[in-house]
Amino acid sequence: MRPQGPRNTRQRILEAAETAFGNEGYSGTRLHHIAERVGVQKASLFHYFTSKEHLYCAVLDEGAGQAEEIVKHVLESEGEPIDKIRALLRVCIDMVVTYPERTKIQLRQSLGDAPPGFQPTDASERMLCLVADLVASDELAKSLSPIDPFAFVLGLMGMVAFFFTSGPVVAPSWFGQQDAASVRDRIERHVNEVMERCLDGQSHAAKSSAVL
Amino acid sequence: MRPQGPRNTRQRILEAAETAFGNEGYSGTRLHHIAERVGVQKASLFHYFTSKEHLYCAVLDEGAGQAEEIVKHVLESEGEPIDKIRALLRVCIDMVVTYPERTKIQLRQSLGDAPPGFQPTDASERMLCLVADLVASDELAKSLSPIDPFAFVLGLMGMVAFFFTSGPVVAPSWFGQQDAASVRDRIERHVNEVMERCLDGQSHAAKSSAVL
DNA sequence: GTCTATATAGGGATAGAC
DNA sequence: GTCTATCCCTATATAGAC
Repeated sequence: MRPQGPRNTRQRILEAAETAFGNEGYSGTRLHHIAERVGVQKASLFHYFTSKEHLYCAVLDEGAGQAEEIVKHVLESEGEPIDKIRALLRVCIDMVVTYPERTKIQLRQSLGDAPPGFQPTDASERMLCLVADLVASDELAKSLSPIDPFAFVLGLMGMVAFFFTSGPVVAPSWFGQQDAASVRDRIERHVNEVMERCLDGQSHAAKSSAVL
Repeated sequence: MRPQGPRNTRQRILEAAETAFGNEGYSGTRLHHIAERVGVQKASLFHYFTSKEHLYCAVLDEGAGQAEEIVKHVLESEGEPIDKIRALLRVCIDMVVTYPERTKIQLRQSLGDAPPGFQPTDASERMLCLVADLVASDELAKSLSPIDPFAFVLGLMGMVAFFFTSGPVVAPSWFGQQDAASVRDRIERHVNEVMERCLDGQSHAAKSSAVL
């Protein structure tokens, strides 16, 4: 999935930066480390990017572009809405598993981790809306009953991101001594099950309101 | 809910630090800012805490202690398991809403944001296990069918944390021009509904496996 | 396009007066 | 217990040779 073959220095810097920003955060990332990993001197980075902030933004753009492409591809494909939803969950998990650091960057950013003068785009929100619109389409809306389509999408996405990035740290024993493939499989099955139960569950408003 | 009344300097430093570490991350936090917010000089912080790392750990301990207390209180109360689960979800949301920065710190930490030599405790995992054990109790296990109790708890927790901390940044328009109370209400209803549908949904293994 | 060397700033931490 | 002043290190960024 990840692009292979010989990459130019710029590309290798971008990849090293993605790893660093994801694992260390924006402030925690040292350009020195990025240069080290690429195998060049720190000063060389400034030949490709004018500043740390510029590098950060370039990493972000790269990721956002790919994500948008993939989601649109699914949305524009042939098929029933319900199948598209299932496919979207799958590609979402694919993205998170293939680019864990990228996911971490996005999570960090949503916690406020970004360069001082950084302006977040509404690209991710527009994508969320597209998916939410699909969920709200006639057929699905019936089975969803009173669940807010947008909250449904946002919540599942958050759950997926949390499982793969935070999960291993919060609950190492559960993820434990297993290979990445079977961990992914377990999580994927679980999230799928949650989604399906949400999708064709009847309203439990009676129970829910009894709780309040 | 938040302790009121006159607080000593130490306490005010801890609170300011919690805010800073949550919003800026460990590396992004400047001791200068914390001192500023408290209204003392930077050097004064070192009278109470020997280092930035020490301060960070103190903030963490404070939060972990309170959380453990609250969860244990619910677990040891009288009542049906199902009602305890509902109560736990409620207190979890309470915690996140009351101490958003504390939640952010925990999320950040699970992404790898911590002092260089920091050793995470397994306190949160032990708590998760206690709750998962409750979910796995005879009565509940039946209705849960093939859902992994631990994944169930972990996933819901992640969803709640994500909704309140990342949600407003990722999807500002959805949280939009509403007061905090109604936003909380919407999210709480949604997560409750998801939980209920998971709890009494039948297995959809047939459907799920068709997806794979 | 990559290097060495250096400028500049900012932040954590300490010393010591009050 | 709080302050002022300062040390020391590290990190971003620049200059200029090759």
